[in-house]
Amino acid sequence: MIRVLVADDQALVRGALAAMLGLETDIEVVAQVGSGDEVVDAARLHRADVALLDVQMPGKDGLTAAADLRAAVLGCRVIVCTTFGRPGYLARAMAAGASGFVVKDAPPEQLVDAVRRVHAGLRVVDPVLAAESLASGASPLTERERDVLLRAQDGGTVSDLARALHLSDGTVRNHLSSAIGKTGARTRAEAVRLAEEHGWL
Amino acid sequence: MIRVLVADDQALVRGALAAMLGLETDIEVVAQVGSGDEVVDAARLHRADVALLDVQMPGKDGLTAAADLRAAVLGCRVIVCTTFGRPGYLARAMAAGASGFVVKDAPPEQLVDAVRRVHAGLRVVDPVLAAESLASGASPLTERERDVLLRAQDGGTVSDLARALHLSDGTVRNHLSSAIGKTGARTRAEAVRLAEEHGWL
DNA sequence: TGCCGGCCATGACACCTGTCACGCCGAGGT
DNA sequence: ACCTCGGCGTGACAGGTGTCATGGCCGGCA
Repeated sequence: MIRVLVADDQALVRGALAAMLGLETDIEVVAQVGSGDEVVDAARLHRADVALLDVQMPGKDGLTAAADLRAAVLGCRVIVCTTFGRPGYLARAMAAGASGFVVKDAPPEQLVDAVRRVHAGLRVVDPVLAAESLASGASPLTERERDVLLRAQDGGTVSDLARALHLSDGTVRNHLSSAIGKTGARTRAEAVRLAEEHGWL
Repeated sequence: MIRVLVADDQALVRGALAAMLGLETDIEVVAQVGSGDEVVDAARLHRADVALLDVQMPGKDGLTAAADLRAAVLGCRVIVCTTFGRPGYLARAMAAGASGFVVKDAPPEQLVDAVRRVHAGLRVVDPVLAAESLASGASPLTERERDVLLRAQDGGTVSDLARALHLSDGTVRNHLSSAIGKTGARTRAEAVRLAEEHGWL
């Protein structure tokens, strides 16, 4: 029996995924959690073989939870399962030590298949996404540019961002300008959108 | 047996939901579709009693699909199931003739419960969300203001929006200004965000 | 009929933004 | 020691943006 941990913030899909996996004769869902902070404890407590982690979760991020899990619980493999096939997500998931990456658009059989393969020690990655990830490349943004874009997401003015980040207005505008240039955007809002789509935030 | 149709664009959660509902002895999933355009045909073909519709789907919107379904297939009740508990979604879903509204944060039992209740002719609505919906009220935006905000989502300049909507630059700015005022925002981007969160787009 | 509200447009004004040039500092690499 | 790169800051400038007043057009409503 493959012991699986399911982590997803939406209770409904979490339960549904668990129900679907539970239908397989060789798979047993031993734990379900709704936040990234509970992942490590639950995995250790229930001795999970495979952890299925969503990216967007309250508390700890799914990607950082993956890294923590790899460090804390040896022998527990990780599949990152996300709504958005952002190239950057894949890269960060692999860097965090994940063994698999599944998009929620994928057919259901692909997930159970991924669970089995990952449990067998293989890596499972959507080839289309892998190509995109390589094409898109790593994030060109510096840490500060990323911070500024993150803050800019909710639509405040430059002064708002400057106050929030304890920076000068001019500095913020410089970072924004450089981020706009690097993303190939023509507006701050467009830069935010593009960076988000690439998974650079 | 309650004959259920499941419509969701993400194949994985669609399959998972179907698997979960299929576990119930009195529920049978007779059809699964991944776009709003297939809903009406599938519901008629498989004589569904209850249709479970996601809001965001390719092709036809889940909410408009609900309206079409009510008009085309008598006796088929609708549950709208969405990731985001936007007040405006609830209002539009009810206006479209939906009998139930379930958020994906809700516990799994709530969904199967909703299916049974709706099939029995009852209405199922999250009370918290209903209160929010009443508090937030209907959209204060005019049709044009909504259009402009919709186009403004991808972060173009005023001139871009003007060209796309075949309007004058000044007119676009007027609509934006008025939308900013009505949403209580201080920036175009903030107005977009707020309107989105209220479900006014 | 008159009135009101939405839609479109113009023009003007103050302010915000995006860009550029320039400088200072500290960390890391050769 | 030198150079490079990222972070931080200033100042200035052109162009974009948000606001307001004003006006015309149309459809609905008392």
